[in-house]
Amino acid sequence: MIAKVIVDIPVKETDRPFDYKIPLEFESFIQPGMRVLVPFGPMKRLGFILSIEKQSEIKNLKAISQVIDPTPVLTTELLSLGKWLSAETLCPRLFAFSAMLPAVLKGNYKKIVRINDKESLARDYPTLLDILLNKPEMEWTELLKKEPQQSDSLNAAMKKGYISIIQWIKNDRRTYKRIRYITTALSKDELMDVSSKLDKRSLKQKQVLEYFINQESHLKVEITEILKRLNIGPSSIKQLVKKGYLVETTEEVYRDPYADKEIERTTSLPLTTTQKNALAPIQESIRSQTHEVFLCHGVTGSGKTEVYLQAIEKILNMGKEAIVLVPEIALTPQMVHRFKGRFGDEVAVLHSGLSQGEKYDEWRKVLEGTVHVAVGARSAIFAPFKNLGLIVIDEEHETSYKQEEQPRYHARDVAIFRGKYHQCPVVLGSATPSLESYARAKKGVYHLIQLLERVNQRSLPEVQMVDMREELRANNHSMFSKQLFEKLQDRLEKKEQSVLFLNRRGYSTFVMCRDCGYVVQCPHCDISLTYHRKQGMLKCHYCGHQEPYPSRCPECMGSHLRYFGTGTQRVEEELTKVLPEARVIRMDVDTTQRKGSHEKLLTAFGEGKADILLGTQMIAKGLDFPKVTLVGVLAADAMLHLPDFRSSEKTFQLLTQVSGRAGRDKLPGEVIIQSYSTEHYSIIHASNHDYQSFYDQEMQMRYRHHYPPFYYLAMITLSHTQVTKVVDTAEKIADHLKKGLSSGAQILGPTSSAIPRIKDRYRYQCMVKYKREPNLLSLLKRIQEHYPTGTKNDDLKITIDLNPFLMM
DNA sequence: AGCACGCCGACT
DNA sequence: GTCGGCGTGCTC
Repeated sequence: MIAKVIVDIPVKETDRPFDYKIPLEFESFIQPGMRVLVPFGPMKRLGFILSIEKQSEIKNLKAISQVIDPTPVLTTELLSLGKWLSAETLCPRLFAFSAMLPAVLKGNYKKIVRINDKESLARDYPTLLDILLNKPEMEWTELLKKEPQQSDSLNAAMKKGYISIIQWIKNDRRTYKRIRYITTALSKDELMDVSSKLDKRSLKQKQVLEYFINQESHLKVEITEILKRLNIGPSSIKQLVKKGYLVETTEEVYRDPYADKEIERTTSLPLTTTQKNALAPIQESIRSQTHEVFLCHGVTGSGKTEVYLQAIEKILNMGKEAIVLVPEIALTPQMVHRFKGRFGDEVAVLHSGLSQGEKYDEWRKVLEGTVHVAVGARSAIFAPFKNLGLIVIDEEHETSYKQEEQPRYHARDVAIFRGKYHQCPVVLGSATPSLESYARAKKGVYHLIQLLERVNQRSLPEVQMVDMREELRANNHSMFSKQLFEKLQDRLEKKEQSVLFLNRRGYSTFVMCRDCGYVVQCPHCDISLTYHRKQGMLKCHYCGHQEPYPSRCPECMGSHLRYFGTGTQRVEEELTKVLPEARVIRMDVDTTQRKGSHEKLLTAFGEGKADILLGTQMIAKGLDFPKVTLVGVLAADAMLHLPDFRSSEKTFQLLTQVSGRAGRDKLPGEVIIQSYSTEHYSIIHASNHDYQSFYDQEMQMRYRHHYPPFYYLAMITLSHTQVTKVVDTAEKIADHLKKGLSSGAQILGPTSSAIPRIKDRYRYQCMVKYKREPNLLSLLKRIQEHYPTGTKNDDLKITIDLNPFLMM
């Protein structure tokens, strides 16, 4: 028997199956989708079994050395999904597989020193031996770094053969949480007998026996429980176990990140007529087991989630499974509670806040079939269910569903692949659907479902626009307009809460010299440095470079340096100046770095411990605070002028979403949008809650400029340390494209990227706009093969992104 | 990725 | 004349 194996080396040269003999002892249980250890050249590597065959074309096959998994970690479906994904996104198949699995299952390769001849080593290089014995699994390069004075001895010992370097694969980093229990086979009388025979000094042991005598029955007890109860160390129990009076057992458990949270169970809410009408076609698709994509356009507060929940309920009753995707930032405790509350232990939650072990356990619950619903961010789309009945993608327009590294996939495309495979519906939900999806729905490719009224007839908040140019003319130079300031004051008096939203992108705090206009740039990237007040440092957000805030301008040596832009920190400062009595919670990358701090801040705000919540993107989504009656957007047009054809769409989506945060409960909400471009259609339509008009106008723009959804895009980005090399290659590639594609395709560029240099590498890009190019994938693949790209710093790098979301 | 093979420069 | 640089090429 032969196995076709993809070997764990993520370069295109090895991105093909290799054949291996299956040793007799593995034949009975080996299956596709299992990971194996195989010899590859001089090394041993992990690999994924694609298939098992009778024979092979290749002679002199090597044999699989080890089978790692007792059961497959990739289902047949996921194996073929991996093949499709690597073909569609032009990435090695290994990357596709890795994206589907939790991080703990990835191979961990190390080179370590093995001692061959301990005696000689002890004689000739005793200090070296000491070090090696102390740190037996130390990585070889690490060892050289930490013990540079030993490098001579190391080399000499190596030459003499006392030691050698071997490759070490921690092929299984799976960790299991185990609970240790203590129990006893003895009866109470026997225990008392034992206790009386113990040495007088064994007080602690007697205590332990006492504890068991007083137990109701011979139940097993958690060891930590006993230690805590009796306030003793583990040694006395160990003694008793050793003597055979007590028995220790261990049991493997899932780590449950939500174990210590009490979540109240909920039941289905009665649906409004609109909700019922929305649910009906989805249920029909479920019932008839046909694949269909639904676009559920529901305004904020229209009760989309309840529709999802009841569709899932139906799935569970049929014994099937469901995946629910939510954007990472919307994966708030509030959202999780809703699903846990309805389905309890049926739900696995997968998001970046979990530890590696926790993620593995949640994933394992899916694989082992102990849960039937997976709620998670983008990568949860790969949840290894075998009997999928429904996939929901909430906030469908979110750009975080597109992965920006290999494999550059969009969760929506994967969802549709899986939906077709399982013949089940895919539901895309949004208050502000992406133009691509809405256009498809209008064409009838997707089934459009509308939920255009809020439940309980609550009205959408009133939105007021403020032209900041007029504020300037009225001599108001603060970042708060008169209207916003007055309303903030008003809420403060009424003891109601406000949310202030700052879109920091495009508005970071850069440092400029007021004498000569010099802006402090990163020495490695063509981008200005961002000022971090707390540390008094300037940092580059692309390469991590940092330097102290200069006292003089590096250009003209003038001393009039000043930081510009409106970071959240600056808003906070100004807020405390103008409204000193207001209690402010600031939420941005700086204040939410630590695990759990995100949740803590939100809980504090929810409990009314602050009057104003000030934050970036992350506060725009999914928050539901009844006492918030005012939402202020400080700079609505901040990202309108980014070099991205989706900037209007993003602005519209963000404004709509932020506005939805106001007036979630009985109190009516108000929204103030400050902007320098009040006449821009995305801002006007957002303030009128008018998706349709925005869609129509934006579609005209996309049509005129040949952008999606009228055209598809493919972006090729090259980078190299030398400009000439990049430009040359980019031009050659553009030529290839022009020759290989039809006249209907447009090739733009090569031009320098929006950020022309990152980490000392120059960046050029080519964009292809096309409608139908059946040859595009194979042409791009040939280009990829033709221009060797290495991983060393001075190698050329080519990235190909189909349907890019990041235009830089 | 990691290693061998292989073809050109400064040295015992 | 050799040791060693790292440029291609292969790994079932």
